[in-house]
Amino acid sequence: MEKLGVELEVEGSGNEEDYEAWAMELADVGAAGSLQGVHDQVLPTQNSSSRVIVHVDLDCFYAQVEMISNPELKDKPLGVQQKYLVVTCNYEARKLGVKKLMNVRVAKEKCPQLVLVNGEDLTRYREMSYKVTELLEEFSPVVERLGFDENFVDLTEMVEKRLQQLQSDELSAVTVLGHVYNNQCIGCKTTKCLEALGINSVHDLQTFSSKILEKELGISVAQRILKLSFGEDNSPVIPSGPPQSFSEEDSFKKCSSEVEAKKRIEELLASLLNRVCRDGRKPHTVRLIIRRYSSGKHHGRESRQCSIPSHVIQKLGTGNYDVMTPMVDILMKLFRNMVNVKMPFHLTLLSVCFCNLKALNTTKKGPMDYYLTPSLPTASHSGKHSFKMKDTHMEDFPK
DNA sequence: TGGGGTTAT
DNA sequence: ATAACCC
Repeated sequence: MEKLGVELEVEGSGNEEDYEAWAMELADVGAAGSLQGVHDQVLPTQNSSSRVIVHVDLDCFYAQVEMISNPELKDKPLGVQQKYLVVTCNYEARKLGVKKLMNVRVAKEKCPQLVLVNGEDLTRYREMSYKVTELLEEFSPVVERLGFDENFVDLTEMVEKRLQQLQSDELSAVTVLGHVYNNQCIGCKTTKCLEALGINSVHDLQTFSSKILEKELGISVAQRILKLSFGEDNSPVIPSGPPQSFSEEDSFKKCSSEVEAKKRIEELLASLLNRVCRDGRKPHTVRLIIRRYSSGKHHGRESRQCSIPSHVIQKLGTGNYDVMTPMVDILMKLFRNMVNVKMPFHLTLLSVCFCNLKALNTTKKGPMDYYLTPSLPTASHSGKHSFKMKDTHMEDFPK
């Protein structure tokens, strides 16, 4: 059946261990026989194939994290600034007319008392985001992340187990409240496509020739959105697990020299190496991404990637040994591969990405690996007991 | 329009 | 390597 969503409004209380307060709210959801959503639509409980999926959407997430960090901000209109944008803001600010992704100048005009904090460094948001996900994983390991502030939790098993424990007279008293997950927005490009075809409503879509729709959008997207238009979404909740890539980016008005590019790349790289070190896994691929000026396109990004030499990979976890120099070297080669530095250039963004993460310095995948490779912990259940991979084994594998 | 992420082609 | 999608 459909994805069933419950929107949880989660607020920080301003106290020390604030995500514990969130946990209490989440715990209520998990423990209750009924799921209390913000909308009151009764859903069928008889359907044996129905699933119970909770959608947890943290409101103005960055602003909440900032208010928790500094409670003095709590009763003020607060905006989180990245470059010259207010990327999100708290409710006080919204009341006064500030909107998400509003230009800072416009926001200040609307709301001169607006307090701004810089949110370009995502570290604390990322950390809090994973704390929330780890909490949810205590209810069910099947948690899918979407961005930093949304999680889908498949509670089907848990709910079935609880229903089985109930006596039949109690069972008849159980009702499940929630609302049907109903977000249709499709995506920008697809929307444009549909408009061009004269499709402006769900009804238009459902009565449109499916053959032509498949030709225009591709069979995959066409069939998907048609099903969605009937409220049918059988897509599974896919556990996200640890991230598949780490990246850091920086945008700016102008970067036009190789020396400046190198400096910026070094900064991005330094913080990335920290993150990679703390994760414990080893990236086997690096990518450099640029955006050129004038190519006014939103997706005018170009990238070059290469695999990381194995001797550099070894050094990655160990923290100190100079991995910067060889990595900068590699990245600058990628840079010159994309940008002709003998010609004038004008960049507005640089980004470095580590991906193709592997748990250890796995060789091919031989039968011996079973004996040589320490077994990985299965998903840790509690943040308190979470197990961080160490790379102490690296020394056991010379070269 | 930021600073991230994912999957599909 | 890029495009499209999500937040």
